[in-house]
Amino acid sequence: MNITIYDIAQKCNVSIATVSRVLNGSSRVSEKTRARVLQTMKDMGYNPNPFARGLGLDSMKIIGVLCTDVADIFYAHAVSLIEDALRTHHFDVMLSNTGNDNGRSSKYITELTAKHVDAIIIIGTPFSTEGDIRQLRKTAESIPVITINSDYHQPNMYSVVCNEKEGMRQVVHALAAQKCQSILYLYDALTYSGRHKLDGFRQGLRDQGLRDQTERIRQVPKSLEGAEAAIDKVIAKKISFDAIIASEDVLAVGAQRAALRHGRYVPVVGCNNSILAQCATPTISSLDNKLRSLCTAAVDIIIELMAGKDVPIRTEFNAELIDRESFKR
Amino acid sequence: MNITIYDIAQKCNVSIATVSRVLNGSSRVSEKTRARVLQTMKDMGYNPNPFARGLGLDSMKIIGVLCTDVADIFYAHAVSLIEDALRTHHFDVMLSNTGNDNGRSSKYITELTAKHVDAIIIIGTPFSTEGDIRQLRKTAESIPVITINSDYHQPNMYSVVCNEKEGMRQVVHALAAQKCQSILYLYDALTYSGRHKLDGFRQGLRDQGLRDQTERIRQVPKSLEGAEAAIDKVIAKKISFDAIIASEDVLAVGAQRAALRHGRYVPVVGCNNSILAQCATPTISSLDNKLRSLCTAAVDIIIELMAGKDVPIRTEFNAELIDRESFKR
DNA sequence: TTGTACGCGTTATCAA
DNA sequence: TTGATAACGCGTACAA
Repeated sequence: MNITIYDIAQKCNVSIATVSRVLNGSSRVSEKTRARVLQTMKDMGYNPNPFARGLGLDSMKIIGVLCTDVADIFYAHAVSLIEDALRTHHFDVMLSNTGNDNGRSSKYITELTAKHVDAIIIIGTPFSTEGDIRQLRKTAESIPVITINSDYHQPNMYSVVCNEKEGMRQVVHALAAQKCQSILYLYDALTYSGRHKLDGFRQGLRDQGLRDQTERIRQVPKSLEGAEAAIDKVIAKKISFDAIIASEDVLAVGAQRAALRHGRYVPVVGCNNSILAQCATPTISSLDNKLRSLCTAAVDIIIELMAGKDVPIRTEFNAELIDRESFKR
Repeated sequence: MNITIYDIAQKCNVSIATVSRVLNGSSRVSEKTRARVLQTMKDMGYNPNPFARGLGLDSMKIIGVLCTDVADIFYAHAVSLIEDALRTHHFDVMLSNTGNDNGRSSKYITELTAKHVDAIIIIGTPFSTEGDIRQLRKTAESIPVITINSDYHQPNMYSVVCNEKEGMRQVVHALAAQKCQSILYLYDALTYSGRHKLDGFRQGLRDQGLRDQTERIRQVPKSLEGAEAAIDKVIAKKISFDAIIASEDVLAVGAQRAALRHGRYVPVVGCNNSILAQCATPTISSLDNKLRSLCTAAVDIIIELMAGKDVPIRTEFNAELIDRESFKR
């Protein structure tokens, strides 16, 4: 069995209360006994039992982190950043991967709350159905819920987002400045982020007085093959284009490859600024959604909430276009 | 406050003991009361408090998963696979990212054990110093430690590996069959996996009666730029080569790009079979280390261990070369 | 400054 | 088949 405060107390000829006080620093303990207790704690290799502590405080300093797929390079990066930031505040991360079984995502939330995590960070948009969102709202009643790149507008939920709509608008402007008139737009899903990017794209077209053509906006599976097939199809249909924007780097890579295969050398812009964009030849420009800022902001919100401070219900960052080879014509 | 078994007991006019029995299924309870209890549990929205349960059982059905960097596509994929597998067995994942602060990695283990996780899965080689390994051994005395792609040979530790040495040997053979005689080898670190791959490379050379030339074996930073710089240097030094092997896909991508920039079109082979290899042009062949098998095996070991079964202390899989465009000459 | 005693929600061990 | 009750380890009013 493990060492408990009883063992320490006995060894030091004090009560468990004193040991507990030393443990929590706060209350006044004489310097002499404090030193003695701390020493024997080290000697005996004591560490507090989190279950017992959690039972009383109903907190185990664990944050639930929820996303659709940690294997995805974007989410993985986010999880990594969040974990690092939380660690500095002595919080642990309980990971929950919803996968894509939409409509039943609420069960992951339920499981997480059943574990009594102190707060939940949600990356992306795993929840979309009415039932899921109802469950989410209910969860938010008991613990803070921080969302990254989505916004459910519910009480006790805090949203951290990147203004990708505006970013995408500027991408269109930048392409237009290079005389691109017929921009192909590939996207995989209309999540919060996906919708805003598409909106920004359309807004950009309008700004430039360009027509918003449905045939140049195409939904594709989130994979290299999905994007390649889409480009093949567009070319087969003789739909003209002089630039490609993709809502995900992986799509941009696939699209560029297919275009080059057909001898079409056009500017390609992806999103998320992941390493995939740099692996392609030519390297692909990408709209950076400031993941690091988003993640540290999310963690900061949790820390401040725990400290009883007032925090903004919405925090917004700017996107930034990272210019690479593929951007030139 | 939350619903407890006391509430349920009161509502049903039974004792908490009975409720607890219903909860744990095992003991004999009359069918009538069982049904009644289950019903009221549903009605009142009861779910057991994991702290209290953990306090009694000293287990909260949480597995600690430890790796150097979840942001790395390889580890991210591993974590994802492990999480999925554990979830089906109702275990949760506590994530721990050591980063690269070598020599102090033991503190992550300490923190994890302090949280009383039921077992630890270690991916890769975050531990190398004597102190770290001593700590690891100590941890293994109290809970099972499963390592993926490393082997510390300690009691109560279970090792799951891929035979990348043999795989790499066969890569050399395959290249030799294409008349490649001067193979460049790039690696980033001599972890367990890194050592074995390098050993396999050398073994392959010997098999083929080729010389093992130090100048063609180069350590580089794990990045596109690192690999590119290395190739630039090799070419500047006029070291000849007719093929490139890299211990990581990302290095392979960078190396191929640099080589192509110099007009050198040679076969390139990476490792881990990640999406990076598919993003490059031409697509890069890669030695698949069977990550899925490794991860499910690791989880299976935990499950069987918990069930008191006897499990092998070492489980080994074969690597497999995935052939892509870059393999042809 | 220190000690006593209770509560936290479950599981497990006795009795009944 | 049930019920009463003692752990489990810690935090903390309240008392001294």
